[in-house]
Amino acid sequence: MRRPTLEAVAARAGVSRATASRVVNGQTTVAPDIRDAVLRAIDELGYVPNSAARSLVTQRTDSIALVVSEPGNRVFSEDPMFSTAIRSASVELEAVNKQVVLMLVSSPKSHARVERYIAGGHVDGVMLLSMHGADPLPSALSRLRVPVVSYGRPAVPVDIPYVDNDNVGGAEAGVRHLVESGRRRIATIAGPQDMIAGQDRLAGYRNVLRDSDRRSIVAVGDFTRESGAVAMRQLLRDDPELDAVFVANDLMAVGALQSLRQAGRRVPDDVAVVGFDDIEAAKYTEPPLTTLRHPIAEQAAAMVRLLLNLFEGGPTDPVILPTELVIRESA
Amino acid sequence: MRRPTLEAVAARAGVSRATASRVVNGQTTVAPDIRDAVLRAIDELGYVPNSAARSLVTQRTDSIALVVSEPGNRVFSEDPMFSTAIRSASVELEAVNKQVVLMLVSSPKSHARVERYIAGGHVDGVMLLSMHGADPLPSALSRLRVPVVSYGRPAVPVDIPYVDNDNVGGAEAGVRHLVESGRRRIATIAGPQDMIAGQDRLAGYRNVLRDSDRRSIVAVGDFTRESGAVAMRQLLRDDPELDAVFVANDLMAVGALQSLRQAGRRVPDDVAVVGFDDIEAAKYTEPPLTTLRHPIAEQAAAMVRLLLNLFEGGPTDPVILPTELVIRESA
DNA sequence: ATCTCTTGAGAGAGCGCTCTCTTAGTCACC
DNA sequence: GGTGACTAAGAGAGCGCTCTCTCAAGAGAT
Repeated sequence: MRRPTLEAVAARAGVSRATASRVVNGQTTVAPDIRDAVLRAIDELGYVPNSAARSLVTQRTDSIALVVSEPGNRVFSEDPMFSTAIRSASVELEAVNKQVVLMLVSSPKSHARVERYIAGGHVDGVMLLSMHGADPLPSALSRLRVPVVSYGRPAVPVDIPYVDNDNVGGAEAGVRHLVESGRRRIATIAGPQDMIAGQDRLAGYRNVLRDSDRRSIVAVGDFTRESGAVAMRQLLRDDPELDAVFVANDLMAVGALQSLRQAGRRVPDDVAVVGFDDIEAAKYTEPPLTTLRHPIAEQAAAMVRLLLNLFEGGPTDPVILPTELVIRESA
Repeated sequence: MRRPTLEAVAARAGVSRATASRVVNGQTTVAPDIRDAVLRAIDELGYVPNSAARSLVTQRTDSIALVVSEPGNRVFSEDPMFSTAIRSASVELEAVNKQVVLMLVSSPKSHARVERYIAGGHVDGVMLLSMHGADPLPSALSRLRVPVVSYGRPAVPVDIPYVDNDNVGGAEAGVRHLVESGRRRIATIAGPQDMIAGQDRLAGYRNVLRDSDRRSIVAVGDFTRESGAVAMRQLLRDDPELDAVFVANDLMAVGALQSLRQAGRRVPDDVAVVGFDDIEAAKYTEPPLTTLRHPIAEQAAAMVRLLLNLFEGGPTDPVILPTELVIRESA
């Protein structure tokens, strides 16, 4: 007992397969009564078009790959940024009747797998999420002549449309806030320097310090809570007198707050802390975190729009979304 | 300039399409020299099999749908449980060369979409994640005669293999820990009662209280941080004398800790708090959270195995994984 | 030397659909 | 009434692949 085919529908409705196909695809050149007969047959048989057959001839799959180059170290599971972006992209694509195929890339082996999969024509386009600098995927995919867009500016200069937030401007605003509130020794916990977000946020920090004759005090983390805690301890050793720290993401800021607490420093009295991302958890830290909000869902939605533009020939210029300083209690 | 077909490979290697196909699919009945010639042709042309054509004839897609019935209210983005399960399932499936198609269900409209998609033969099987009691999907899918497994026991009695953790036993262990440490007035913040995890964890709480002549004090949340904060405030109003609270998940526990702090209660001195899930953030709360760990990744892996068994005729009995009490500082 | 058996390779049908081409039919207009 | 324009429906090719069936060639048995 297999699934009914278009042939069966046509037979039941007493028309040709071509006409049945026209009805299924919503063409208007079918007489109303015939149309109704076909629809009735579809309903009675519970017909659903076979997608493989359809894409074989149309050369489209209506599926989009969402490739997440995850940094491996549990960031994917912990950083709500990923799920928020995935969710938003998924909802946006759903609205235009496209399906999301999620691919997580971790090992070089899965790299090859992703490439093969995409080369195999499973998907009409690719959305790339958060790759590291050395990620070979952007160039590999653009070589395959598959439509590709990126969430975040690609690290290598490759001609892929992308959406990013204003990392530099956001970091500048955060550090400026610390300067303006009279902090003298402002350290930073930077993100991984093989990621654009890590680089740009550090650049923003440096820009402001340079203009305000303070010296920079830098520790580097990898965007995980744990690395934030470690980096904070190191900063306190390097400069026990520091009175502020700009942390490149909220997850690391949570770790930093814990280290500060353990070191007996009060926040914000002794040390002011500014994070980046404004994840939900930032409202629930002790004290609640001052941080930079950027619209993750909008960014994902803009990325989807970019991809659709790529299909339909619309504008594909890079999109940069603004950040906003959210002042809570930590600074 | 389209992608090379098997025909092209065969022509270049000077063999028939059938032989080329045999090589591509790793059949052994091909002479070594011919085999090499075909492989060379594949390499030179950059041939990748067209998946639509292949599944049209094989009736397989090697894709599995991961359907997440999300509760809508941002839980998906915030609760690391989802990402952890998704990630684990994805890795496990990758190992057996299957692809994950992620489908988020929120509106009733997307319900229909998911059903159509699955009925359309896009996937070979379905994994269901976290559905509410009223979720019509389990029965709808099992009616489609598509292999389905569930992450978490389905709320309706439907014959679907599933993997769950021992919610009742875990809750009992958590509450027993509070009883044994001498707490007298033990409240609970329960999860949504249309979810099995919510029901079972509340049942575990009640089981232990019943056996220890304490009365139960219940507030209900929806597994979000915010709802945990609200529920905690309500509990403090209902019974200002309470000295412990068992919270049905860590996210709500984080909210509860904040409310306790705002109400001037010390944890664990005045009020002991036990959570459930042992998410990464539980280590970083103030104070660190005592909670019940259950192996989310293993649960997802077990679900994948169950699905593969469904394909290959292996055992498909429900799997229940144990929980473990992790004692930190909050209780 | 003939026959059977095995092995390796080709021929070709067909998976379910779309879409172009063709044809039949209707209507309008001179 | 004949011609042309247009509409609605059918015929059939073909998307790229797998897989059964068939066949040729060589090995081994009689």
